[in-house]
Amino acid sequence: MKVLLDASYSVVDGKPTIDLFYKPESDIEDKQLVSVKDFDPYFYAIPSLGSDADVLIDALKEANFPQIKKLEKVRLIDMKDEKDVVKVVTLLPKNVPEIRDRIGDMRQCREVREAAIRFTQRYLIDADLTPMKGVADNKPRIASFDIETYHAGGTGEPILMISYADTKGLEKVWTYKNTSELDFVETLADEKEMIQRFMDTVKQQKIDILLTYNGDNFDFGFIKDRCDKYGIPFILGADGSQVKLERRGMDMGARVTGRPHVDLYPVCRRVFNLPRYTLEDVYASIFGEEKRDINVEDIVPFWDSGDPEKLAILFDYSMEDAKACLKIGLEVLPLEYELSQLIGQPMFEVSRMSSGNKVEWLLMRRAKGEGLIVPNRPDDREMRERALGKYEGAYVVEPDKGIHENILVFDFKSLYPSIIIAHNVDPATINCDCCKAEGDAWVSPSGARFCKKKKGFVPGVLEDVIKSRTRTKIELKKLRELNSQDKVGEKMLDAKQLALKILANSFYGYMGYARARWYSRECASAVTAWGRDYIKKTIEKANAEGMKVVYGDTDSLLITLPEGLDEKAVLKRKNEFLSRINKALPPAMELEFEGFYTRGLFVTKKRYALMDSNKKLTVKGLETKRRDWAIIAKRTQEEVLRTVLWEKNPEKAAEIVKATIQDLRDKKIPLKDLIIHTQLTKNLGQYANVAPHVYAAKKAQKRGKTIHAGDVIQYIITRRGKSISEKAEMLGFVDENDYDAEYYINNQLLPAVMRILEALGYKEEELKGLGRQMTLGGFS
DNA sequence: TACCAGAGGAG
DNA sequence: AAATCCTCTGGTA
Repeated sequence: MKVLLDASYSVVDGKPTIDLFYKPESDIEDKQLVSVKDFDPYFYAIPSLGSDADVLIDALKEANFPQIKKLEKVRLIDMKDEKDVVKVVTLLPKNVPEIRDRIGDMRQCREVREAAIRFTQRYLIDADLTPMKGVADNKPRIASFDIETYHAGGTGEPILMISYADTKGLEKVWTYKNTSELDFVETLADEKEMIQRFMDTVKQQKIDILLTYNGDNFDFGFIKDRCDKYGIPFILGADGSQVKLERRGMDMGARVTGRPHVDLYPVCRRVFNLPRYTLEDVYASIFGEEKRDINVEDIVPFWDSGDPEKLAILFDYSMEDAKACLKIGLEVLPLEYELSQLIGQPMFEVSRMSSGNKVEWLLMRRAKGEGLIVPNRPDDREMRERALGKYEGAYVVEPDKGIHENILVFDFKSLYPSIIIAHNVDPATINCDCCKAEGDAWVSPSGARFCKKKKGFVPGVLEDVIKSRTRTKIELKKLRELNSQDKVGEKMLDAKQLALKILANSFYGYMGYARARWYSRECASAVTAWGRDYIKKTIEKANAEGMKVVYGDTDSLLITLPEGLDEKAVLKRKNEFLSRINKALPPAMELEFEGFYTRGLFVTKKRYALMDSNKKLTVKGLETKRRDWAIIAKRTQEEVLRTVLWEKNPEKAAEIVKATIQDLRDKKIPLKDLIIHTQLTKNLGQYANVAPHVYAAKKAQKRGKTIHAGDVIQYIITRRGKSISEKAEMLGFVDENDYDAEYYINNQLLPAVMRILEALGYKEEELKGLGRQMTLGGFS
């Protein structure tokens, strides 16, 4: 089956034309272009209350807009009401923004709808076309590239080399100065020829998907500037078109027509949870091996030296970058393929889409199928008003602090999605006219009423997503049980169920999101109200059965049973509890058994650790899990947790801490274990308080380092300065051993480990006093 | 010492 | 540019 990779439109002979780019089944053929000329742009005009569709049509005819091709009366459903609206068909896509406001302002028109949907995206919905469908059996030809540039602080500096790797096995570094003998390096006459070679190769290799790492904000723009300098077009499009650099909010997006460009940097930021997102960090976290890296400051001197060995290092590094980018792409693309299919939009858009927009595009596509008219996005005033409307969220149980043994963990399976489905929570069916009598509607603890007679649109779509995920998981399980060699098939199914899970979990947040078309604070607040209700009632039942709820958060319950039960009795109690709870729940909802833990330590809400019988440690919220704490504190805290939870040996834990304190004082700890990662969430000038990471970044900026909002600052606390902020220095400006041992002892190590030891009844002085007093023989 | 801004995690 | 709940640090008055 051929795969729809991308869509675009152009105006040919004054007529809008949709171009569809397909990858054919054969790998040796280039893309197929299908042009569609019979689709016209349109939007809807809703008649005023005192008016109707016919009157509005007459008024529109009277107004005689030259842009209008056709006016049609169509019957559609607008939230609760079915009504006649006017479909305004225009000659060209640009006509829509030209006339929508003027029509919306007409006396006979209440408002216009669906007038801010891009023409190509509109077409994919209306034609019911699904990008990336069939990709499991017809793999795209993927290429990645990366550039190295001459950066000595000047402007208009050149590209030194372009590295390239594709799934056909071609690996190249193109340059124009080479004394090395590396076989993958090809030397061109000059920079312009090098760029030309790159563009030609993408075309010759018939590449379907282009990958970069931060290409949106760096590589594409840089190459474009160099092309402009040489007066050559930057052509990469499958239709021979130039790369389009688009503004997307704060950032840029580099669009390549027909060969979707996926920038893996924003994708990885969404998919992985890491302290930093450099190519090297992401590579190491996925593949568990270090990728060769180079000091960026070496690039210019190495290049200028002309030394064969130094140039070879640059080429090697550059080649590794392109290869790593391709390898990461092969890992994360399956999820993007599936999201693209599910949402029904091209990969260029989907790979850059927020979760809110993902849900919205799915809803918009389904709305078309069900004859619904899409609500508008709120204007700024409306949006701000919505954002002010706060509502109550989840319930968190105050933990019974300290150590507990034999902990059973239960949680509600997809709590919020299941509530939305079970109680038909929908912005259109809320407070419906058909369920006014008592007992006719689902009534949430927040007081909102939801229709029992007609399934709502939003819960309907969500139910389909959940059902699809259930089917996918069954398929995946079957495939795995067959012990098949179809690892690609497994990967695609796993990506599919994950894509469906991501989407399902976004529905609740979407309804409470101020920019949402299907916004409903009442719905979002009804969902959390039911959530609190279900968890609290479950806690009551557990207590009534003689079990003790040690902790719980939103949808989970951590309980202990009375002491002295054998394994069989525990199992029996567990199953009885589950079936009793589930019998009382609506069919869409389910309480599940998550697992059994031999021991657990509870510090505060959202901060605890569990240990299972396989010695597997699960930590939540504690410093170990946070990127804004130094490794030395995190690692020691984890060691303490293991020692306390597994070996039940607090004295040994204390010894570990004391040894680490000594190592810090003796300057035996390497700098890399002392780095603190903190993100700059705004520009340096916008901070009210100068926190350590801000101060460190400011100093680094003064010394010539480029700093942006969004950067993750890596810093060390040194001995130079008075306040902690003054002592903070970015990595790269600190020598080994140039750290403030007392800071790391008192503000990093001790707080992290004392959190644990204090929960066991130890005092900080006992640790500092080298433990003579530490006589507790375990814990009780 | 009390309070605030800011960050990052849980679910 | 999905929601709220929650803890904790370092700066500031």
